[in-house]
Amino acid sequence: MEGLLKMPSPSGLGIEQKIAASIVHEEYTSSRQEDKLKSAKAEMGEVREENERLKMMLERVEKDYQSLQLRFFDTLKREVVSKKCVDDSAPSHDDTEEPELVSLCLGRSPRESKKDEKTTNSCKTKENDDLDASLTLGLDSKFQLSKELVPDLSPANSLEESKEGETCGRNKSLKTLRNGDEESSQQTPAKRARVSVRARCDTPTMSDGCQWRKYGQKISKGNPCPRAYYRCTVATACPVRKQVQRCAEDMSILITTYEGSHNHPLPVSATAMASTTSAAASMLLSGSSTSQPGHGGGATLLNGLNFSLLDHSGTKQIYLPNSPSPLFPTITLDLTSTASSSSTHFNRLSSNFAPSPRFSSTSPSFCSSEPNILPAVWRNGYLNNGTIPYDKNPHGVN
DNA sequence: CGACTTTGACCAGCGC
DNA sequence: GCGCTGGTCAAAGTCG
Ligand SMILES: [Zn+2]
Repeated sequence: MEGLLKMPSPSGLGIEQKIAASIVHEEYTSSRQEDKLKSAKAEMGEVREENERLKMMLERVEKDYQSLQLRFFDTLKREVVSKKCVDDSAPSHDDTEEPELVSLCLGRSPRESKKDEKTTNSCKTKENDDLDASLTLGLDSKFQLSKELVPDLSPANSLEESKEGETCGRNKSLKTLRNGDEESSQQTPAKRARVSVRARCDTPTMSDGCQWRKYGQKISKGNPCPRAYYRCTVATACPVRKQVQRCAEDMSILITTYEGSHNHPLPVSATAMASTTSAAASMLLSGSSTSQPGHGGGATLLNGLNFSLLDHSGTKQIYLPNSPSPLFPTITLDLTSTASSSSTHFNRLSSNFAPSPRFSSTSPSFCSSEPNILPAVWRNGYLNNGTIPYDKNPHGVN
């Protein structure tokens, strides 16, 4: 398993050198403009410096990644062991029939991390962008890892194959589809794992880099906001679906639930979300989810995020009403407590809802040691604009 | 014109 | 069996 993990090669950083070289080459052809040559050389020097910085940064990220990776697998092992112990000793917890729910809190403390960013990162905005790029590389490679970790996360291919025969008539295709679903949920319930992402977002959906087509909308019980159903349209046979719904308690929070894994190459912008969600799902499926009642499990670092494993008995009050399908194991990524503007919300949540270590500001090691390691899309807990151009009242159907 | 959204209808699962 | 609910389909409408 560990053998599959790879870090991006730093070779990508050579592009800037090439660009700089080509700039210099062009300048040589117009030999009259010596000052241009000088400026180009200066520029090249800057680029080299930046390149060096980026390399160092990448090395640091690589080291971080490796240590996090070790901690991740260590935690996985411990979780599996502890789960076995708990299953043996106390199998009759009253929440045993609830879905496995793991809360993944994205750990960036509001203000402090911003300060850290400024002090530890003397980078300008341009350099931050560059950092984003290098991070994306890393996430990209991690996505591949995640896919290998969870080769069959999705209800996937059988389901989609059956769907291809839709010309046979709706009932038939529906039947085969549902049968496939049933099989996958009964034989390998792991395939039905879902990853739920809670994030502050003003827009109807959040942009995760993928292309989605809306195929349905429902008013769900206990939430005045309609739940929208999307399916990935990057590839025609991609089994990935997502459900988007606003939190009933706080309309500014968007809950996006992903199901399945992409069976096609993803755009770079989509790899962050895909890798993290599938890694989170793999964490859930690998048995690292908690079943220890009363207190949370350990904290796990994944993709540079702190994923805290918590007992679902403390979280179900919050999540179950919004949980799209309580039948399947669901993992929740909470990105709501990261923005500076959300610190008040952070407190409100922890006071309004059932007390849970997930929202406790004293939770240990909830902060990433490298703030910039977060996927760019998730910066500040706010998610970018989605694909939906309309602004409709939430008048659902049915 | 193709891709996408809207929305009423349909289906399965579940509780009573 | 019936009603409720979540999930999905697909025809019609919309948009670029
Ligand atoms: Zn896809």
